[in-house]
Amino acid sequence: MKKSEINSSEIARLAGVSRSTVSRVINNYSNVPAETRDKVLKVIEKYNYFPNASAQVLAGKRARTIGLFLIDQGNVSSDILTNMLIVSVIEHASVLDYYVLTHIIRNAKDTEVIRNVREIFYQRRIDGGIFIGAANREPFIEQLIDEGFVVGVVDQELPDHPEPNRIVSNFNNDSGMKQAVAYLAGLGHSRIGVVNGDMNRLSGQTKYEGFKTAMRMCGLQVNPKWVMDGDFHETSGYNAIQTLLGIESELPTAIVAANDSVAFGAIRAIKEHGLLVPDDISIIGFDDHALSEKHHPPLTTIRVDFSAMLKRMTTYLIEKIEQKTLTVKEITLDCSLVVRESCRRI
Amino acid sequence: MKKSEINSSEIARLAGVSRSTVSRVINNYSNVPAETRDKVLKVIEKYNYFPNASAQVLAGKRARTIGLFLIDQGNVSSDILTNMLIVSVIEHASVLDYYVLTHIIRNAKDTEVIRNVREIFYQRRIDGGIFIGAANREPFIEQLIDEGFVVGVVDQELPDHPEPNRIVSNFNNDSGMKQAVAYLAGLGHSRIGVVNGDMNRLSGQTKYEGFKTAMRMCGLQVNPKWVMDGDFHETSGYNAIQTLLGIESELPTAIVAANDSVAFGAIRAIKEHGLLVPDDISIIGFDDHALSEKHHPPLTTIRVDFSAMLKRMTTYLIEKIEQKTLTVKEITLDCSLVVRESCRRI
DNA sequence: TGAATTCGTGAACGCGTGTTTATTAAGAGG
DNA sequence: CCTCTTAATAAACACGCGTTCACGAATTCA
Repeated sequence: MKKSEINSSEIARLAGVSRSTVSRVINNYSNVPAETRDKVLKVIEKYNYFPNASAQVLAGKRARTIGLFLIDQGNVSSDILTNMLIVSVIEHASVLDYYVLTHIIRNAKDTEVIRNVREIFYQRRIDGGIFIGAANREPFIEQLIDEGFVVGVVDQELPDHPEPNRIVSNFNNDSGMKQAVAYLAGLGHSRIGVVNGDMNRLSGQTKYEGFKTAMRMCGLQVNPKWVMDGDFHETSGYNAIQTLLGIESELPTAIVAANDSVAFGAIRAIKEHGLLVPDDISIIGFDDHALSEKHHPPLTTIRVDFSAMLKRMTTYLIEKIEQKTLTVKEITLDCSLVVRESCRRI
Repeated sequence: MKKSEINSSEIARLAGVSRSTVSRVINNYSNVPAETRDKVLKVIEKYNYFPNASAQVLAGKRARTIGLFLIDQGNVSSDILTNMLIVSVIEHASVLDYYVLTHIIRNAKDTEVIRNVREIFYQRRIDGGIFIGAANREPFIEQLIDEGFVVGVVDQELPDHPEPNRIVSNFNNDSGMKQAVAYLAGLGHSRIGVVNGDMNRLSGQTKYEGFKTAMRMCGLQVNPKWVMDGDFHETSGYNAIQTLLGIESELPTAIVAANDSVAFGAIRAIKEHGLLVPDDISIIGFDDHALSEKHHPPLTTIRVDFSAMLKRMTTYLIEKIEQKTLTVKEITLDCSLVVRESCRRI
């Protein structure tokens, strides 16, 4: 029932060399002759020896572990997108022989959160961290960066004086919104509403800004009554449209949703009011959520490649940890229109 | 740019005590008077000191980390269900103050896989591991258990002489299949086909066995022509039905799919042949996949609570690691019928 | 008051490995 | 044949912390 307790001293003894030599073999030192190396490797192989990671880290080696922090706003366990991101990070870290320690940060008080996160950085000696779902310019992330940790953040803006150990990645929401509005305008829509995302998040802000710019570029007016609050969750889309349909007599012919979840909620509300999508109201989403294709009606949306983003983020982060990439990095990915069946010509 | 390098000796010096006392404070020894404890804690707080986990583990403490191993059969990154499981494990481990090191095992040669996994266990990065998606009685998992590691496995059978450090969890697929077949029989179906899952997996086997038993109990014949191979992936469901519709003149009126993904594939094939679900053929799935409710038509299925399963698995695993639960554990969860719109009365 | 016990704490050792320094053996050059 | 250099490897130290052991002080008991 006991795990094998073999260590490098034992290997050294069995191979008839000193422990230093074993260490040199393991760490590929050049000054150990092939014969000795083979002899040691044979013993290592035979006894299934693996160096103790804790001892290696303690002795100064890198932990080869990054932290993945998901800021939970009550949707982590249910949000498919978030889950995809985890796998993406793990997969690409694994390619570079790094481990991923995933952590979910719940709605805790700020001091609590930062203590928690810093504990992980300091205590577990992770080499860097990726944060997903944080509010823009989240103070505790700024603080970590100030303390010298290598950090990657999705959906944040790069500050004026960027520290060299920060990577920021975003989608070109501006372009995405332009594609969405231009598509709707092309279908003949001029009465276009919007359900916003969480305005504490950078993407919430840029999407709304992009929407307004796009409307202007298409020569359309933004009707303030059709600008609705949301928070990226399904329920907020549902509530926004419920309110709209309950109060307003003048309705938009098309609605842009800050993401697909919000669009699903909006469609649910529309259906409940006995209206049809796209017959009565057209809806366009954002993200190309895994559900969107199977959804009824299949959702027209702006596709965004989270997997590609996280791949690049993970790769750059690890390169930064290993000091290969010293320049400041900012990742921006494009979006593309995916036409399905939730918008119709008017 | 340097991270704070404070250690317990420094804390001891600053607090005017010995390092042993600092350690005793941190580990809540009872024999340190409140006054001394407060003095030390104050310094710890002031300097944001966190004990180095590597040193702690090396000195004999538990790593408080479990491994989560996902056996990838080409679908990990796309399969929503798998992703949900990750979050479930992380969340419940976190409640018990454990970290999760997630690892994806790709279709590698056996020797490669086992080396990889054993490396993680032996390097003492983790105290135990959970395996998801493995073939039944996977040899390398058996070997790990033999070597004394604490292991939890989803979708496996408990061997005759169960080692005390293994936990196995399954759904009552037998009961699930009975509910599915009985429901279809109740709607008047007697010509019922089945698309199987991966027969290397325990659930593939038990579902098919359950199907046959259920048919017998309902007094129905199993037509071998309507027993189709699958592997739990969407494509296999699509291919199975393509073949069926292409070759057979005599068709079933209802089909039981080994899981919802297979059902989606089956429905796609049926639609492509110009037939309708449930008008021409009824389909019932298994799992209650996140997509199923939004799917068109909304999928009638057997619901299974993976999140609850992984919660129990994670909790028991950690209890076993901490020697609180010494008896052999076997977890079995029930399934329930969810009626939507993919089956009709005949 | 002296002996026995308890309490508090510092010194010392061990955990397993990486790396620096010292030592020995072998080889080269004169 | 002797000295100088180089190659190979062993010995020693450091990493930060948990824990045992021992010792002195404070307390209790007789």
